[in-house]
Amino acid sequence: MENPKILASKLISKETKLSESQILDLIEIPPDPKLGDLAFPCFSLSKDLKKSPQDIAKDLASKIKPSDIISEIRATGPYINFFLDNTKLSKQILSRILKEKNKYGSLKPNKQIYIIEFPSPNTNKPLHLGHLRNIALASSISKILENQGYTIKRINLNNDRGIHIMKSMLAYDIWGEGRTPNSEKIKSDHFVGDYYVLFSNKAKETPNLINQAQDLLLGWEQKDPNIRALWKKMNKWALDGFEQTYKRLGLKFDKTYFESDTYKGGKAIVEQGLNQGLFFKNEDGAVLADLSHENLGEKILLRPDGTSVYITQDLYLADLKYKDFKYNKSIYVAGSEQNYHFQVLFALLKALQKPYAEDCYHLNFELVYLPEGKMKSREGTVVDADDILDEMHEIAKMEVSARHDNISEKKLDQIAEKIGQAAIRFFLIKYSRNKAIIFNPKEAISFEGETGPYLQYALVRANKILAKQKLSKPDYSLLNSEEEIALIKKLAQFPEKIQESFKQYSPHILANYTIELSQQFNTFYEKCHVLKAESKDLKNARLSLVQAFTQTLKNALHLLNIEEVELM
RNA sequence: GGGCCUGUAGCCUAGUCUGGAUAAGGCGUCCGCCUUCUAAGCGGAAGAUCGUGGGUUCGAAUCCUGCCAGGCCCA
Repeated sequence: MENPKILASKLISKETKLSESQILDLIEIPPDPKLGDLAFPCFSLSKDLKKSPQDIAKDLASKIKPSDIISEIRATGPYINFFLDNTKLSKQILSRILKEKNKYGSLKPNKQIYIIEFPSPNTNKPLHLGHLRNIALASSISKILENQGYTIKRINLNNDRGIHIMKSMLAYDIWGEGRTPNSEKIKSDHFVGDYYVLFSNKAKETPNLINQAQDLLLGWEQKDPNIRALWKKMNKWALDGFEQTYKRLGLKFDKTYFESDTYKGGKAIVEQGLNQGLFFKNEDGAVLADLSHENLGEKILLRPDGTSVYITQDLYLADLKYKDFKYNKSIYVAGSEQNYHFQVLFALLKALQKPYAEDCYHLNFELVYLPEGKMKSREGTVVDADDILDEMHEIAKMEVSARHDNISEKKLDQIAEKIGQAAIRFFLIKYSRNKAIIFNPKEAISFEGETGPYLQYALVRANKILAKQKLSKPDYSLLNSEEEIALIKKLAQFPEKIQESFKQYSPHILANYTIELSQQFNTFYEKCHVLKAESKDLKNARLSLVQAFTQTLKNALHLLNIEEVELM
């Protein structure tokens, strides 16, 4: 059976001068399903034929004969509207979903390797809500890419050196008095972060502390054993803490890089570029790249004293990643504030004629703000990732236990964690990437309406219907109510919605679709009783529809990194 | 000074890439629905000069352009 849109294009093409592909681009979905399933607007033919679009629509609609899955063709004003044969459509879509199961919506493996780098934290403070947006986006994009056939390698870069690290080290050195995360019973990355905040507070009264931190950095670079030992100890605390959070989020990396290993690496690449005449040296001895042809001006790569700047190490790391993975594409997940940085980086890679230069992509997103403004770790005005996860967990736990008794504490915690994470993840994914999120803890996160738990709840209800029911061969022609047909048509959109999300690297398209799908199911659920359907055959047909819905919703939730729960 | 992003009902957003029929969803408000598969749900109502002026087009939330407001980056 043919794709209805292609079939409609063929039929129109026979009666007009337009090619099938031209028509395919013009065909749209009417705003109201009562108007039809597909529509062809006749405005563009109007000039050529010197007739009004209304007359053209009338004329064409009488000439074109319905066939196959297209059951009726009708002119409505300037549009030719196509109606589909619901029985054929239901059969086509539902049997496909039930056959393909968890493959429904996916494409076959294509042998391309994509690497995706995130969330690349600094090791002087715990992960915050901004990192969670980064992780939620990157995790979902990774799943979507895998769904589309790509092999994904997840990598992480720890920014574990630099002045910010020295600040928390210095504060601990002065005021730590041998305390440890264990002795204070604090999660180890939070313990480190507390000293970073302490440093900032003390430095307001004692500006000289900044100089001391600078000295510490010099000592670190000269590999002073005492400084290195402290650095190792505190970095381990930070990294151990991150690891716990990653584990909670089900996050595993194929490879982890450390800035302290790579930060000196770019110098040779720059010098080689200089020798090849790709870069130039100015009067004071600094090495620069001329990127004015890319509208990026001139960029310093090595200072007059020969020390490298921040972007130099990224050149080295790009090379290293290519050696490690021989990727087809390298995706950097980072905030839009770094747009310029990545533009420069990619332009430099191009100037260096790197084979992978065109395959680098900055997957950007706007930051998460608080109602008061930007989150600032050093001032303690942040929403810690662990804290918000705990908070969501507790709220979810209260909600579940209010509805169900006789659940073990263990089960309760398992379910609450899945619901809490669904809420926060969905919240961070549902907006388009270039929209800043103002996070108002009192209002922003809810378990009702367009939320993760709404999706989980729809699945719980559907699963309950299917429990202990046997499916036999359904008669799809019985599914002819408005609600049933609407749900089937929604199910049919799933593959193209994934592809759209993939094309734009934007899970929010899929997130919004999944809400619409669940809304349509809930409408069906209210109007069409399954287990008490008027006849055995109707019940059976509806069971197949519910089965197809749960399959599709599960597939969607997988791509959004939302876990299924057995009860809510 | 230059560049990028954002502006859609009281609030949060989708739709903008690829122009098309009465601008869609959620929160909140109001009215209804639990002796029927879980009410974290469903139905209905009210609520929009699509920031603003101009232009292109048969047709603009969508394309071009001037301006205004907010955010970010570079110098």
